[in-house]
Amino acid sequence: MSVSVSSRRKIPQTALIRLPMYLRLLGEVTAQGVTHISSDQLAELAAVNAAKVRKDLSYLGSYGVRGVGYEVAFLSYQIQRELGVNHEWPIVIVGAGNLGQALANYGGFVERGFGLVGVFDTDPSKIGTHVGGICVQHLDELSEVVQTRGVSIGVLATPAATAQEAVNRLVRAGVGSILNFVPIVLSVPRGVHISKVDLAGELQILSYYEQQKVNSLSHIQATTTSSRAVSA
Amino acid sequence: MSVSVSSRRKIPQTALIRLPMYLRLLGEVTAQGVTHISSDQLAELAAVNAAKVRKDLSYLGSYGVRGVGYEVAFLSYQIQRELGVNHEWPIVIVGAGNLGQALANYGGFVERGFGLVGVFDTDPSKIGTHVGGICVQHLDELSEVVQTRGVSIGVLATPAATAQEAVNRLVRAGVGSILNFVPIVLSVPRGVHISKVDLAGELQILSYYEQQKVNSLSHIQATTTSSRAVSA
DNA sequence: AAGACTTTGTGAAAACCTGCACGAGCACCT
DNA sequence: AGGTGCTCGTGCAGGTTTTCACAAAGTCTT
Repeated sequence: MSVSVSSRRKIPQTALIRLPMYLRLLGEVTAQGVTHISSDQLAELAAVNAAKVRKDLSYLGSYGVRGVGYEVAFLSYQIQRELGVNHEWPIVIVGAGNLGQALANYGGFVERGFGLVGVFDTDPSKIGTHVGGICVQHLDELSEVVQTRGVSIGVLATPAATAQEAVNRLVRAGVGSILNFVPIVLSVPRGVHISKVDLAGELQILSYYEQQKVNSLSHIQATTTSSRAVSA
Repeated sequence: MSVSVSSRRKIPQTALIRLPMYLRLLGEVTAQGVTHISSDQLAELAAVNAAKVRKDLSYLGSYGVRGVGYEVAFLSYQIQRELGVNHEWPIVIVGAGNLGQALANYGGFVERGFGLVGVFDTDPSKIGTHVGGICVQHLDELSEVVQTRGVSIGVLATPAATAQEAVNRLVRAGVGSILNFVPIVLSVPRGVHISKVDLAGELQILSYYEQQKVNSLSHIQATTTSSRAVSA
């Protein structure tokens, strides 16, 4: 009774993150004519541990067959269903600057089932221009578009100064999940999900690793050329 | 002796990810004239637990003062030094399609210390065009630019089909860290760091949460309107 | 100078995630 | 049918991350 048709368990965040990758890989092997795949093979493609693959997939249910593996088409369908990507989701983009325009033109969204139904900005010089096949509208129109098109996912790509206000409008309009490209911490009511992508932050993390390499090199040099400074 | 000037401890991945955020917040409060900040205040701004903030910062060293908090300017400097962002890093972008162009034009990179010194593609119609103030060059020129400009960080934004080959070239040219926007699993030699950003994947994760909401609503409806179907 | 107050840094507990190892189930061969 | 071989699903151990809680160390007031 308590086990309904869908989502019998809560999927851990860490496993959830890997599902889109598995789904993409399954699509690839399908294109190559593969009909069945083992956790070992999928793990190899995903560059992760095979036990992890099995555990991740077990959160969806027992869809594998012992001694055989997983049927690619069936597993794909189950992941799609769990992710909710077995049907198209309309999305809106708020902010038609550099990043907003690029995202609007980015084919990867449509390709994976996210149809752009609106691009919004407050800058009069941007309104009326076309990006990604969509006419940029004033932010005041957001609420109507969200409601008539049934939008529940929004992409935020405004300047930092106006981001929180834009989020407030998205939430008020009825959007329940937001993909945030603006490097600030947003506040949203309970129940609204935010996924953050900090592009410069990612580079800063990489820069840490590069700096480490530089440091360890100079450290080796220091210890080999002037070992006299070493105490005890 | 083993404790050199920099990076006395290895910073855990999870803590590392939060450092760019702290750094940005510290910059913001500095602009507001704040000179000292407590872990409680920083935690509030970052929307995380205060103990986590203190532990994260403790990996850098003991830079706080009990009863007082952290000196913003000093802490900023220490985080910058640890991340290696106290000096500018030259970066290159491979792939001048939609996403590559957008990233080239994106001001957020320069703003945080990453100077674009090259954009590369193999498409003859793109070569010679200007994006982000840079003239697009043929991928064959990559190695020379990387070496003469001392580039160690590359951004990958090619089509999926050519991404692995582009990575091979980046690595051969001497790039040590790669920010990957292409939704495929790359293989790189040991020591090369890869950070992945899967834009459509992020939306798919959000779609999961939205689907959950839909499911739980229909579940409530199902259990209230047709409880006859319930067994036992 | 002493006591009250604040806030750090960190040990320890709790929560969470990963990877191993193996029982269980299925296919195929003889 | 029984044996062999493969692969899933998962209990468990080990590791990592988060959170709590508090001693230590500072400021401020009187």
